Amino acid sequence: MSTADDVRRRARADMRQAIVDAARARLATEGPAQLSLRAVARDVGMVSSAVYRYVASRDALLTALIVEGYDALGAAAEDAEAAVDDADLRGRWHALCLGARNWAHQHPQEWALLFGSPVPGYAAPQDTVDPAARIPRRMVALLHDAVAGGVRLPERELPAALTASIAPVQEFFGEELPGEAVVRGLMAWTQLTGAISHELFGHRHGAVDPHEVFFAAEMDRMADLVGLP
Amino acid sequence: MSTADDVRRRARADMRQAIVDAARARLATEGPAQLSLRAVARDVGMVSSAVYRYVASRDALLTALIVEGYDALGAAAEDAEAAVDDADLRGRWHALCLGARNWAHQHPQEWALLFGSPVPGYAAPQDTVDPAARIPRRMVALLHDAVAGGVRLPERELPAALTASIAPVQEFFGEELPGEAVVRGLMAWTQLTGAISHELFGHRHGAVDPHEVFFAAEMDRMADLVGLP
DNA sequence: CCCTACGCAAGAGCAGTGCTCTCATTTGTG
DNA sequence: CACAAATGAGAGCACTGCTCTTGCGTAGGG
Repeated sequence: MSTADDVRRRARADMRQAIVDAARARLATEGPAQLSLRAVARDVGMVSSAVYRYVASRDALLTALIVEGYDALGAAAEDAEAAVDDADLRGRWHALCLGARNWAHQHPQEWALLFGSPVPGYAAPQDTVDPAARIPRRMVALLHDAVAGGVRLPERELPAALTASIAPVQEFFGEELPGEAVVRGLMAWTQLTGAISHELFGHRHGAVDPHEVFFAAEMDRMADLVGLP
Repeated sequence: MSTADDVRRRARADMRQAIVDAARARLATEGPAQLSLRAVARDVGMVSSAVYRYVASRDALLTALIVEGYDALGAAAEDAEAAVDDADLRGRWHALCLGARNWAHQHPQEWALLFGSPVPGYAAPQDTVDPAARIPRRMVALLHDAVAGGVRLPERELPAALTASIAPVQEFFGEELPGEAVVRGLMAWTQLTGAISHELFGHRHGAVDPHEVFFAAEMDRMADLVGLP
């Protein structure tokens, strides 16, 4: 009610944010599994039991990092795409993908937190689905722009079961895209995260080198697949 | 030297295997991060310090599970493929991919161990690279059979940098496949693992349902991409 | 046949973890 | 000023990975 209440609430939020920030800082050097609540407590000059006033549990802390991580990743990719001429669809596509990859390489542990093995109790709260969809949403917007520009996206008669299976994502984005384009768009999103994870998690060690040129080629072929000119 | 030495060595190996088996059994219900060496020690009726006679560390135990996991996954996929008529290239492709997916759904925690965030040390020992390549190797064999059957795999002039970047994998498999086919094959392997991880880690929750029909469609398009008839 | 040496398992112990509880202190308001 | 809520500290529990020391049983050599 009073402004003092606001001040209090603000201070609380600031303290909580300081804790989350300290946790993210630690995440730069150690993996999610190593992240210790007691250590971040020491970093912010508190005793472990005190941070429980601001964060319900270690998992809650990780969840907060996940939400912020998705947001940071999405913002980085969007910024990269925004730097390209709107009419250059393929250029935007590459910028978006490379923006995501660059962010991932700069924040490998955060990427692992987002796309690695889910944390034990991970019951993907609703808070995460929207920030997690930022890049896919940009992909959809790109396809939308392509259609508006006269590009014919790939079409194909789909089995009813397949059409039904992608109904949720069709509804989520509320775009009028051909089913085949949706299928390929989802594949592109999968390829993007899969490629970055393979790079970061070492699955391409001894197979591809240097990684970046292959990644670009990969995303170029996905651009072909989704029908970008 | 003596047979007694052999007996001893055998007993040692058996004991070690019992420990690894117990660990894998635990992995069926709890995630890799939760796997506690003390708990598996209790499972095999030992005290924690005793298992250190057989396993150097918790990480070593996880590494053993990783190697066996890659092997089990590869065997499952290969068995599925072997059940299909040799001449049915696309059928073999689908069987291989679905075999991998089925194994993953039956052993989600082991999949997370293989393709989720790498364990802290991330020092992928040489022991893992060969079993890890089982499925990719089958994919290469499939493409080889296609060529032998008169199929023309996709070809394309590649930039020198791209050709150079895939040189390691070209050499590893020692097959005479066109560069473009290698690029697309690597993409297919990435798509396969990415799709399964997205399913298991919940990244397709609320986007695709049911998952299986979409997965099949996805792998079908990858078969198109690599040039299977 | 005894005695030694070795492999093995057990126990105690260290440093660390997540989390809960109680207690004191601070802080802002009636 | 007094009261009450919010806050931080400390102790403590059960657990972890890992090390070190101790006792035990068996196999091999003298």
